[in-house]
Amino acid sequence: MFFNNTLTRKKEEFVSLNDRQVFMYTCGPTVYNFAHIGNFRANVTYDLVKRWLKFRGYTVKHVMNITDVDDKTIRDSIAAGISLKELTDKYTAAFMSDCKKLRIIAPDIHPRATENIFQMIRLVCELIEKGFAYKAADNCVYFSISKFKDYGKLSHLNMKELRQCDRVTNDEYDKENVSDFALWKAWTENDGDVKWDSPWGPGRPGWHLECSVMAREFLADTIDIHMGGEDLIFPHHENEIAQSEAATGKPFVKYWLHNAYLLVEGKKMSKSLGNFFTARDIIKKGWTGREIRYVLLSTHYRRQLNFTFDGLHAARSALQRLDALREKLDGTNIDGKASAEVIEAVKLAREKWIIALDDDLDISAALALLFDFVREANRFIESGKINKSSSKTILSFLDDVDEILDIKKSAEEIPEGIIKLAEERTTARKEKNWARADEIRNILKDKGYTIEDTPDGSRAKKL
RNA sequence: GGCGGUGUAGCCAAGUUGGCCUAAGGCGAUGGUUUGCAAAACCAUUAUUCACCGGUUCAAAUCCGGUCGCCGCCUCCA
Repeated sequence: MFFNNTLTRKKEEFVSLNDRQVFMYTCGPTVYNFAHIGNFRANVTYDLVKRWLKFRGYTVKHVMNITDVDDKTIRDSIAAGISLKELTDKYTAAFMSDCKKLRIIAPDIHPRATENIFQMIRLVCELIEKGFAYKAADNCVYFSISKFKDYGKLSHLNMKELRQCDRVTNDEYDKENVSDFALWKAWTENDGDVKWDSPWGPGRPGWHLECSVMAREFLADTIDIHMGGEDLIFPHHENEIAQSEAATGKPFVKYWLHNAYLLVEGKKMSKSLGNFFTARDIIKKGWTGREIRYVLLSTHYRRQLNFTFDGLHAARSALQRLDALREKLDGTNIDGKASAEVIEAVKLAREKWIIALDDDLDISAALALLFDFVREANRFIESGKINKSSSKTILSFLDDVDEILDIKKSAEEIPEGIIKLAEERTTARKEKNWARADEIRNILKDKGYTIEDTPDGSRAKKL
């Protein structure tokens, strides 16, 4: 299995640190609002990596932080006149519910920043003791990047050559070096009642700190995989490395994986362009979680993804083709002759599937082979080469594929009355009572269902 | 200015350590099969061409030089 490692900028074979156990940490959401589809691209990517590792026989322990204290959560809770906890609890729950809709497997542990303040203070103390951090005149504690000689190794940025842009030079902090970052931020009036006591006075932790602390606390000093969006490479992940490695003296992460950003309708997603969407916005427009999941999944994670409504339409059609094959294989009219050809085709597809995903999650190759296989299977069905047993073999392959993609149609709840009408149509058609059959079709259409006539009878499907 | 990505059919998107590429796969479109009529489904067809110009080579989407376009990061945005 190979992953493209941001740290080395190379595709490397994955070798876990502890036999079959993989420690994986992913950067979670800041819970001040509903998460947007860009956030979910990242989470779908985490999900894909995790599922593939599990499929390949690893046990994965996955930790993802919930950032429930920062400038934005504080700002918005004050604006809404509610407590920080009230605000962040609401959006944490919303995030998890959205993830579930997109069929993202929940992390094993999702620690909240505010529940690990003590450990964060302890790490800051450790960094001060070891000479990597200092308290400034503004009562904030900063990490001194000049003390950490590997600083910049992940982002490959040369700090001396960084452009001195306005927001840096206008900085009002009392830092020794403009690039030093806050480990602990002293309380100000803007923070309202959000503060914790510390050896440096009341305040709150810096954002970067929580990931270093939680990865160490819930996983280990050195972990296998750390993931996040490409925008986090610098400064967030660079700073995590600095904090963690300065404290432990050990490498923090073996494989850094980053997903690319997404565009919406070809443009960067922004509220002013009107192309800013949360997952629930899209669900409200009538798209399902699995359709969104498929769109987010179907472009390789390191490539920029253009999220469009055309893409959602394409996803819907493609998924329906997959559904249709399953339905046919499950149907009672599968009654062909046994054929070694079929078994061979499944075997080949399975091999290609593993080769594709082992290669840095090459989803394009994986989906191409899947649809090649779908066409092949359809031809087998048409030519009567599939019997009950080979049909099971195919379905079991499709199930294995779905262990990773998780795009299978969920059983839809068709109301009793609708089923009755569909059955009535079946009878009417048997009796060649076309008038009644057409009438029922129209009734169902008004109720939002379409009719599919199969050899097994008429079936109602939600429009 | 620094670092990185990218430009392939109507749309999305593989392929970029050169040669089964006379370029995967998906959507769409068109034709056919099927159907009481439909719908759905299935099958088939759909880029002599890979942003543009020039070069290297027996051979280039793939290498080299140049030009143009788009996108991201450069201190708290996945």
